Amino acid sequence: MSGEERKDIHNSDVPLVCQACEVRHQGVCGALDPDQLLRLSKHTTRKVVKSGQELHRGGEDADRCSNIMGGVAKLSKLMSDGRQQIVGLQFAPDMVGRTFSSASADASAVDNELSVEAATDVRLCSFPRSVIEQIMVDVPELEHRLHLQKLKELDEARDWMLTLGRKSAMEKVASFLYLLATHIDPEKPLGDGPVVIELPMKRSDIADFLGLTIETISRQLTNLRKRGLIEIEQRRIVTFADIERLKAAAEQDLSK
Amino acid sequence: MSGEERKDIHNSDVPLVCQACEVRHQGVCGALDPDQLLRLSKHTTRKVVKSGQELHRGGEDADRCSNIMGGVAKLSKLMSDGRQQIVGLQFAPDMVGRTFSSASADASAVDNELSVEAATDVRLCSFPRSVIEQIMVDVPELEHRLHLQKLKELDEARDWMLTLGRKSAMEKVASFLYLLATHIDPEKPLGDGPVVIELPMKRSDIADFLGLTIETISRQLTNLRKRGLIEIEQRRIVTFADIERLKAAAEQDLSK
DNA sequence: CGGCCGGTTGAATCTCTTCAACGTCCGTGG
DNA sequence: CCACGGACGTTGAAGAGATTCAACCGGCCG
Repeated sequence: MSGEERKDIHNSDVPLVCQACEVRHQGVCGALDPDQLLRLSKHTTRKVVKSGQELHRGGEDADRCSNIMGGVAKLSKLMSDGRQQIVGLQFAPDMVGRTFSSASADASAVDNELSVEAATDVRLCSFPRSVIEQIMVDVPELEHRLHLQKLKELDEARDWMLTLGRKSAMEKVASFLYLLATHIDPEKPLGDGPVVIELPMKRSDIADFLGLTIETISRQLTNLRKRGLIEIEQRRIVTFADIERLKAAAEQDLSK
Repeated sequence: MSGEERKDIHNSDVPLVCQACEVRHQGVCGALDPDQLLRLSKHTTRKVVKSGQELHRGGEDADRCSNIMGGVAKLSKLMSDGRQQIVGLQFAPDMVGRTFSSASADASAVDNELSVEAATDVRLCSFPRSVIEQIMVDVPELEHRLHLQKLKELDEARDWMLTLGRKSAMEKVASFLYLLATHIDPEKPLGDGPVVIELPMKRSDIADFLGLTIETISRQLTNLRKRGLIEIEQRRIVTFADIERLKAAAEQDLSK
């Protein structure tokens, strides 16, 4: 078989945009060989979505998917009376966008549409859904990668259900901080030294993520601060001396 | 190509257990041709798990997956101090079991293991995980089906996060009843006549699903009863005169 | 400068939980 | 046959935790 050989020959044909891509081997693109990367990259645009903007604005920009190359995106559900719940955060190198138009065609109880918004400024590599779906038909490994990503999201969603349903306000806030510490910078292996993170969203977003109010978020942050678990600078920069103590606070209410 | 022809020849070779299977064309098995069904069915055992039992008991029975042929299974997460959250219900023809050992090998913040338990008596078609994973390598369509099912579960999980995070106790209970009405009997198209369902679980399970206490469940059920939205017989049989009113109660607090 | 946005803090209120008592169903054993 | 015990469910009263409402602070931009 000359498959191996062919790949080598074409290696130099990796599209320039992809060669420069930091997350190329981590995201779903890791499943693609140079030919397929080229095929995808022909329909690819890079862009930066400013914090607060929707990732895929309605109209011509619907039916697109994107790989996140940097920043944080939030997925949220909105009720008719304005109540909101953030149901997930996405970090690099996740892919966002509805492949296989999941749920939309589905006539079940799933009725609240999901909106995807930039929590921080987000760098994207965006392409039409139809292209990625077509490549998936030819490259099962691509669907497999996407499948694995969705399994991870499902596990995370279920973990968060435990937080939403069964944890106290303080545990929720600690869980949120712990989540960020373990996801924002996927590179760092989280040594036991102090950890510094920048909160990627404002209090109202945190409240919508935790199923609480902004006042409760504020109070619990000062609560954690007074207990010496965290330090806060400029309202957005949070430092943990000991991440294990934070993890403990996320799992049992210290006030008891 | 004689592929079409060959399929026809082998049609009569559909394994007997599969021929008798009510959900054969709906579940993941719908992706398999007779040869593949045979390959899978060689490792297949049918069984009934009594209500309250774990679906895949530890030890020799780990590393198995099952198609649900009837009944309701509950997925739940347990905290070290005993607090519990049910993170999903599975109905026929869903498949349960961890394909690709999702999350377990993953060193991220996902740390609470998922347990799968029969809520009612559950009829299963069970097989080793390794077999289904091997067939998936050969039949991308099988992985595609599983992928779609997981996308549906993800949507349902996120919908439920909205319920857990942002709804009042009464809305939660109404949401639960509405969920059952739309899932327990997947056949019936839900005409606008009265709907009768049997609650597949006891109050403490409902509480763990909704992130409430059993007392609150009880109170809200009587609350809904006194408002004329539901009737309750024998503590388990619930009748809705008008399912649309129930849906409305699930989305806005009537007490306001 | 003035207004607005994001954030913090306090006091009152409300929803849900906790604790406790009681009711019902059902299988077991005297 | 009926008394007993245990699992499950309901109801009431008291209490805790989060929300609501309101005041206030600081930074930023027109």
